[in-house]
Amino acid sequence: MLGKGYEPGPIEDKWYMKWVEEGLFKADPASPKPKYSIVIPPPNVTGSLHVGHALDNTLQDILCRSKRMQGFEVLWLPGTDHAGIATQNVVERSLAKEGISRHDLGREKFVSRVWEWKNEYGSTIIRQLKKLGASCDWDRERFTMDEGLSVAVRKIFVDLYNKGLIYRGKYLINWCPRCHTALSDLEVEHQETEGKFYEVAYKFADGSGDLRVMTTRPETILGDTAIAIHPRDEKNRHLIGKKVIVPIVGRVIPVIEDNMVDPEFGSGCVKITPAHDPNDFLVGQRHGLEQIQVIDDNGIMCGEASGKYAGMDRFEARKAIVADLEADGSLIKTEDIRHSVGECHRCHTVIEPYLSEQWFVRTKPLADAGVESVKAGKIRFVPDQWTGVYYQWMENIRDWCISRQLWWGHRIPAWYCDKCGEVIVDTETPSACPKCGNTELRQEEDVLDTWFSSALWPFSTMGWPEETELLKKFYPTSVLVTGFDIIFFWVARMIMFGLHGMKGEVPFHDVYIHALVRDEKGQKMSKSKGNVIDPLTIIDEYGADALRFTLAALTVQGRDIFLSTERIATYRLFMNKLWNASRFALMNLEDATDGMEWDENELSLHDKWILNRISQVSAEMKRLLDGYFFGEAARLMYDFVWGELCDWYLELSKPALRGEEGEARRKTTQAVLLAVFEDVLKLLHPFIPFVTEELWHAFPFGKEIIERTEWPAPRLEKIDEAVIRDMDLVREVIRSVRNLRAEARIAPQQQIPRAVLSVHNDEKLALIRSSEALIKLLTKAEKLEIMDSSADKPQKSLASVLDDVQIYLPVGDLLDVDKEIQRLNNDLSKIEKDIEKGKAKLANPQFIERAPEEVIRKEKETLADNETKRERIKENLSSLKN
RNA sequence: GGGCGGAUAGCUCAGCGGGAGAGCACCUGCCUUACACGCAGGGGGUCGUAGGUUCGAAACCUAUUCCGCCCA
Repeated sequence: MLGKGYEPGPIEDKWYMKWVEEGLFKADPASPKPKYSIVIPPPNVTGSLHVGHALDNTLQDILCRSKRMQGFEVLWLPGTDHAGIATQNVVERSLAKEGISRHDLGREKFVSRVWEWKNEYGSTIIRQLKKLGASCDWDRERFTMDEGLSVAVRKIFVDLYNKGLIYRGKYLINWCPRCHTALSDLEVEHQETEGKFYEVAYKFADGSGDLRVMTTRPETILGDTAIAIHPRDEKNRHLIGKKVIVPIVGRVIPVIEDNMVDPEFGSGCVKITPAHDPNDFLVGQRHGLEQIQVIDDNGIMCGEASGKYAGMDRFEARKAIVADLEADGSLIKTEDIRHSVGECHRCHTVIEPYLSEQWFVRTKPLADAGVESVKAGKIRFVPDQWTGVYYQWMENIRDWCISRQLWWGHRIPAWYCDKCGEVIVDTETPSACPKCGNTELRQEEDVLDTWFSSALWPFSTMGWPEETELLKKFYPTSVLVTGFDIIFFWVARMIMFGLHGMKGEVPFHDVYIHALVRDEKGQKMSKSKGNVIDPLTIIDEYGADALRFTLAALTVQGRDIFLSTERIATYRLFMNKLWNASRFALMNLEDATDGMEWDENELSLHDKWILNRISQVSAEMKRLLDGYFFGEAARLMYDFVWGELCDWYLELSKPALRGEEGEARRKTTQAVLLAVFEDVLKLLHPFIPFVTEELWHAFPFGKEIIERTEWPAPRLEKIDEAVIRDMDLVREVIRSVRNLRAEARIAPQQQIPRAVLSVHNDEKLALIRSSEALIKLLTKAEKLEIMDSSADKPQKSLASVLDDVQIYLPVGDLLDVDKEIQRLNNDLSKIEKDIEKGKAKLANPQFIERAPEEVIRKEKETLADNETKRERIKENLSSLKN
């Protein structure tokens, strides 16, 4: 027998071990069953589980578990990402504690230290996913630096290079002076920042005065090689062709024309620093300007041109230069300005545009194919609002800088021959230069952007470029579940590389994009704010099921999740409710057997009702899960179990289960109870696998692992709407009597001698007569009198009026006449308002003419019902006043 | 500057063309042999603002304000 309260702790580890032992999560490529596959968004190997992971993986787990029950061969492929910069940083920090830098170790030793670190700490997040209940096929766990994945990386790199889709060149890229590497455009975060806007005078070389330039970066003046003006700038065009002298530096530079300049902005004259500004770089290319580098890879002023500022930090140099400009009268004025400044997304150091040799992916052709596959419906975003976001980015995509000046990562498979200058790109290390035979080749030092290998994840993890059974069976994957923050970083790139590598086959059919999890105030969770909810702590305190159910229930398409421990505590109560409902059922099922059937003739109204309802719920759950409506699905189960099964069915079934209605009724009730609990546990299992598995095995039907059983089909082929309507009326009557009891302040456990009903409809009369026992049971009435509609109302009663049914609760001298009159008057004025509204509607000829017949009929019915109600309330009032 | 999302009960949110809903919080009464991690009952909202479409709008369209996010 179950314990009195639900305790998650002891059961979770037990069942998880059992599932693994049983091989429940294993995917068999040889299975004849239809496939369902998901690759996990690989968490950073340095990471530990945060609520975002918990949500992402809960949703994937719900899909996988329900699909297994629906007869699919499910592959959920897990793994981790080597996370270049992040992991290198972690290991560098631990080296720093020993007082050494990676340079002291050298590349080879450093990389082996990272591997040591990975082997020791890299499985933290995997263990945590298991605590959450994730049903991944752990035997197939992969890592983006695995040998197999490295082969895939080299293969696709060489392929793209040979097709001209990867190239190397000297360009201005985003450089993080702290991480000491190039970054892609996506890895730069733009922050609105308070800054200064300096107006600087550049004197004309011919001594004819000066022109004015606005800049936020005066330190780059040292690298200026031109002043640009828009060719149609009426005010300034006469200056084009003149020469100016760069302040401080004294270099003479030309005034040129270029369309890039916005003539409306500032003075209309723009200083051009091709080596330190992305726009200026382009202008410089167009005009063949010299690229003078004055800031180095550490953010330090450098080179001949930096003169006396050489060796200063870029921000110190800015101050010094401003002071010097001011001293020589070149600084005209300084304004405050809010402008957006690019920061490194990892360390928030201000990005320096930096001129250097890098490798790039020519993205345009790949992006075009990616857009095409979505337009053709081969890939679908859910919710579909993200499709537009995807298009917009893909259609304006820029080339992707993929080289990183790190040591931890996939080293670019390119070799340089220093004798003849040949560049060799190959999957295998070349032994000699194919052009000049030189055997002294130098491998490229740079590694690839981590996202380069992540982009191959859906097929590299399945063994590509080998044609494995796994790929044949499970590629393309069914769905990708992830957050919107990595649509560009990851989703778009997987689509591009998937289409390219897998010969036009998409990596996944659906992309389900879920929200970000925020704190209860809607703020992003962060360690510095101290508002982080740690899923492991939550699991310890409330259980993994409670966490999972909460996350699922709060998941609504297209909206962020505001999570708080209070909400988890609330859903934790639901686990207890389910536990106790099962406990109650089991107490009454001791002699029940699996597969026992109910006798159609012994089914009561509430039996039929709950069978109809569970059938509707089963069908609805299938629809909701197929449409990724996780929140609706979870809430449907919550409402059904708590609000219908527990509040009504279990209460109503008690007399039959006690044997008060005879053995046949008891047996039939047991059979219904079994059926309903069997379905409920199955439907809830994907959401809350642990508690449902534990409960499942306590029931007679619980012979094997719940997930090895079939997803419930509706119990009834056809829903009997009449049964549901009838039950609704009975519930309405019971609620009304309870309401009157509360009005009369009758204590809940106190029996009332009688309730009196007056029923004005023969069918309803029959229904109420046959449900008399139920009504008496739940209203604690000793007697239910059904009075002749022509008879006088019972004296000294509280009254309530439903459609066709009037309810009286004789309370004798307890009756507070004034209070009751007031209550009835309230009811009356409400009804009268409704009647007015209804009348006005029906008096409108256009309504009669244009509204559907069904609506008009309903409106008429409602009006008639309301009018009857009004009369009855009035009668009740007048009998009170006498 | 461009784009997206949100605004509904005190709080968090469902509903997205035909009678305003849930959970939490609040109030009242109850330990009624599944559950006080509970039961029963109750109060509370001109559905951001202004127009429009419609017989009918919280829902559809337009404008507008505020909040959040993404891109430049």
